[in-house]
Amino acid sequence: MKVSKAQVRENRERIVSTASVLFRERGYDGVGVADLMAAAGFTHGGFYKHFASKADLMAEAAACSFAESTAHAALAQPSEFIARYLSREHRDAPGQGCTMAALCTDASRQSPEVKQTFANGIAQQLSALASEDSALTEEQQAQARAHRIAVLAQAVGALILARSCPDDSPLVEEILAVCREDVSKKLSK
Amino acid sequence: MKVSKAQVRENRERIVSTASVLFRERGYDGVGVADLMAAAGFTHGGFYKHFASKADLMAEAAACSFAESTAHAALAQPSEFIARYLSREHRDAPGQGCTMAALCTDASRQSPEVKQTFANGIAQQLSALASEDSALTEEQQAQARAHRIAVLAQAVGALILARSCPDDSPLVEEILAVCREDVSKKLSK
DNA sequence: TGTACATCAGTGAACGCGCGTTCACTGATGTAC
DNA sequence: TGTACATCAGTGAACGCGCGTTCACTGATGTAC
Repeated sequence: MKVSKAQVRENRERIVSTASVLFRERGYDGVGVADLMAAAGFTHGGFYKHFASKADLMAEAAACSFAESTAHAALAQPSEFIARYLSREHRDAPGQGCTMAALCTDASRQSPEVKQTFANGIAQQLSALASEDSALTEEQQAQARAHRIAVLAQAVGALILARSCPDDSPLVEEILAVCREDVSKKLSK
Repeated sequence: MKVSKAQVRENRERIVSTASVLFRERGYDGVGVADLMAAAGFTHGGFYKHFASKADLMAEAAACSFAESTAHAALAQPSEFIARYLSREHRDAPGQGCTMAALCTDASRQSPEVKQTFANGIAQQLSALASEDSALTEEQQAQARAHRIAVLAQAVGALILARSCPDDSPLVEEILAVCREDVSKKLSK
């Protein structure tokens, strides 16, 4: 049953991307190695031919989904980004959405290695949100970065608060709408 | 080994308050019924004399810690509240801190019953943050509430982002400091 | 280019372990007379 | 008030189950000649 090198690489990528979705949906503790391998189309035994441990995959899956969403963020206008980020659709589909909102709390209980992946991801995300206006003084750049941090924190916080309420709670729409507007105001300044 | 009614009540309260700390520290999946009962000074078998299930206790423990922090929030000035909320100490001691920051993501993966407890807790917290200025028009009240939602989202988001970074990451202090300042500006407006 | 053999990704059974929950039992408390 | 008995919070062993991880095995791929 040996498999070609190209196939191996492809299979490994499928495991990582499957994991990145399932972890975001159900949390690190909510997805077993066997679940995950089955979802990727394999039996569980082969897992350790690709990864040293489940914790290793957590870090790699996070890095993968951070890279993905960084790419999205860099392409979009800030206002579009926020409208999509604080949408009902995003709240309802954590598996396809922001890694920070889905897994930051889980990550905070993991090893320093996993947490470092999150620090890197946050740093990446902050860079991706930066506009390319290069003619800024140092102070202006610092202000712009502070601004992005504040916006990111508010967006992440709003999303996780909205997710913690029942689907039919009026708070879901209220939190999302209020923060959409508040962040928009902030962005237009 | 039967125990007096007063003792039963006291024991039950000890289990709930122990759980509210441990859940915030390690997450719902990170604390077993046996762990929890041992931490409260009991053997695990007695658990089901007090609660129908672990999920029942999750809801009750959350309600308990929401009530506690609502009391704190109502007493403090907004500026004090934020300084404490976005402090390094709070980041480092989730077990004594905000239930939303510690458990919202965990809650979002739980049953509607648990999530309803969170919706109630968020609503409580928003009320507790309100100042008692009664001479406001309806529109002013709506604005004040929107303002509180935006502040809460940003504070929660900043805290969980800071917690997801390794203890020695410069991002920890940066995120907390930036959002402390940004929220303070918002409050003084 | 053709053949013989080593490699190693994937399989599926098995490992020990801890989980949430159940249960027969204990014995002090609370109640009925 | 005193006695006999039912109650039930707490104990600790046991339940089935799923977890992360290991391992002997398979057989197509990749390599050495």
